[in-house]
Amino acid sequence: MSHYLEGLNPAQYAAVTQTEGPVLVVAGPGSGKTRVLTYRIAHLIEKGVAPWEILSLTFTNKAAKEMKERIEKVVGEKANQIWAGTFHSVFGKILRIEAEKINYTSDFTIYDTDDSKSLINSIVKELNLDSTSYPANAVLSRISNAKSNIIPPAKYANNPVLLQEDASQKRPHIYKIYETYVSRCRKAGAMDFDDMLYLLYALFIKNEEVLTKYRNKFKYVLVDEFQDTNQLQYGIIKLLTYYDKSPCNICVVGDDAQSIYAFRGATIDNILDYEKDFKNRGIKTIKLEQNYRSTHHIVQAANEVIAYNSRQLKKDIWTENNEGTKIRLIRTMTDNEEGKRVADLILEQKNRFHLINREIVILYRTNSQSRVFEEYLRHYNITYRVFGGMSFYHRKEVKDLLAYLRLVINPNDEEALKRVINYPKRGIGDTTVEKIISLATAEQIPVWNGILKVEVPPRTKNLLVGFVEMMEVFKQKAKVINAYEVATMVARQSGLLNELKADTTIEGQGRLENFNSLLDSIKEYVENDLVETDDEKNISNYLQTVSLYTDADDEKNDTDYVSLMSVHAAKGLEFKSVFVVGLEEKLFPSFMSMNSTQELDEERRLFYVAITRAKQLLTLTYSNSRYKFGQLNYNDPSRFISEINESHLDSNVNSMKGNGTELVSEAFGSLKSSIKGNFKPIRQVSLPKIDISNFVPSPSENIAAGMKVFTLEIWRRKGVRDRRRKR
DNA sequence: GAAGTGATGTTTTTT
DNA sequence: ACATCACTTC
Repeated sequence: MSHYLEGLNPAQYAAVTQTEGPVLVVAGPGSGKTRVLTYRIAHLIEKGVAPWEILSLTFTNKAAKEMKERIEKVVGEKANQIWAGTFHSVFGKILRIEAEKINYTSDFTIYDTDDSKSLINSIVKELNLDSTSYPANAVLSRISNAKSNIIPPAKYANNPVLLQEDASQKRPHIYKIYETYVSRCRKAGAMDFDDMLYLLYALFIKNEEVLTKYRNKFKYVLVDEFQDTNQLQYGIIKLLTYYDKSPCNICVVGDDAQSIYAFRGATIDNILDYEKDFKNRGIKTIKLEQNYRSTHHIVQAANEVIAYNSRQLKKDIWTENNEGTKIRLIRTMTDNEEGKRVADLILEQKNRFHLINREIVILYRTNSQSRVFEEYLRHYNITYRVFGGMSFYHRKEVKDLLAYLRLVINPNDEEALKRVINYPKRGIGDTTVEKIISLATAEQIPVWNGILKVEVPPRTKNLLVGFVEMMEVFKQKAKVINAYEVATMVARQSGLLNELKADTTIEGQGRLENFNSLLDSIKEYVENDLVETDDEKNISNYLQTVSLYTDADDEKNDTDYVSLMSVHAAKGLEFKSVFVVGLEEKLFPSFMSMNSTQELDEERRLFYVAITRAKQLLTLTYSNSRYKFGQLNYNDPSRFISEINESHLDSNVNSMKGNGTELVSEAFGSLKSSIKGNFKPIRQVSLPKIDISNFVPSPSENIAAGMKVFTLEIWRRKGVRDRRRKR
């Protein structure tokens, strides 16, 4: 039976088979963590634990899906019955079941960040506060932090420390906004991301019966990426597993060195607390220290960098892998040139090392950096995919249709109403909408009912009646037809589709395409085998699922693309070749995080995560100058580069271009003084004359002596030359 | 109420 | 650079 136990090293074996009692697995990068987690679950099932008694929590849908697939390979179909998913999706599922116990319906809406911000803006306005001193971002992050630290509005309003902090930021009324925000969400039948954790926690505290039910249900609990959990998440986990006479079968896996969400309330204290909290239950700590992923140069560089951090669990990451190639350090004059160099290098690596696009990733600190790389990858006709940033589900055209659907099932959904009542334009203006919302808020009725109750001129009244009548048809139909049918009906009859079709600009066509692919994806959802019953195919269930989607979750297996993503998004992934770009002071580390050692340590951990994604090739780039807010800035190279021992670095190889053969030491010399005069950024616009992007490398074992091989040198000699043109 | 203009903030990271 | 938002004008 135990074939899956073979080939595990002693630490991994212990982590898989120590199924009883609390376990902490400290897992370094590339130490086979996912393997351990999946085998552990497989092992439990082999031992006779029912799959539905296992709760496995991860951070991303992608990780959850991957784990399920891997477990399925070992234990088969049963894997589908495991309660495995992200904190939000699993907790959302429980909240839907228990909804009426917290005065919600199981159809509750999930507000995304845009909805939350929009609501905050409305509230700031209603409270007659100055909108410039209360930016939605800042307010939301205060509210989010409060929730993550289990501080409800009433406590917030009485907390002198928080109030003092707000006062010193010249935002003394945040407590008031917080209070209003919470009551408005509740009234709208909506939860934001934090509520999905907070409300479950509150329910468990308040309702012992419910808590007991889930304590008994989940006999084995596993948590991945534990270093990124916040107080709330740990609180819920503890409620579920730590109680009188509980078996405490909980296993958390994490790496303090990879904690990168402190800004969001995650705290590595959770790992330390966990060891303390479960000490009297016989906690076992297992360290996975052997790295199977990366070459020696990369592992060593990572160790050297992270050593600069002060507070960390003691561990010693090592590898048996070979030395590998040195880490390549590339300096460019402009951010634009950085884009070109990286694209050039990608071409080179594809050819020289026979890499496919999927094995290559470009990692950056901020999503806005993706643009230049996209530009050059497009020039070279290299297929790429940008993760995060303006994700598919955040696009206006997508959100518009979803808002209609939300309003169809939840008449209280204020944010959805605001979005659709006058889009496409039907002559219902802001004043009218404001009247409706304030009426509904004052009288404590659903916004939907406010539409017909509000006092407006007859002309407006007619328009409102027209809107309500249209929506009523949708509502009635939604009860009998599936999500896809409703969506297509709404698309046509609301005028959304016509509005998009009327726009013949390039962007307009793109929007129409997005809109259609949303419809396609709803169709896919309805036709999916896992969604069987009619009930599951309805709009309400679709919306619950889609609200927690991010575009990293749309697996496009058939295409071979180079990935572009933020370092945060790369957590848990690995690639043969990794480019970490924009390694400059004030960018990475971010200027927002340079005020304290703690913040800098987090940036360093982020850098650690970035470089440990690489299996074989690691390229670091930085640029002397870069546009920020439309202004040209000069930054020094990131301190993190200098934290890597020079013996692992290679800045002297420039096979694509003859210029800039600088040594590392030189790179840290007088950078600024080397820039003189008024340099205009140069933009390369020419396309290579031979398209080698679709070049399919032959397996290297097929290459024999005497064969004629296609090399970059040949390609270049054929006369591909860059023409330079001023911007 | 719509459309156009100018000012202002925004860019850290995500479920 | 870009988007959003407040303000003006029609």
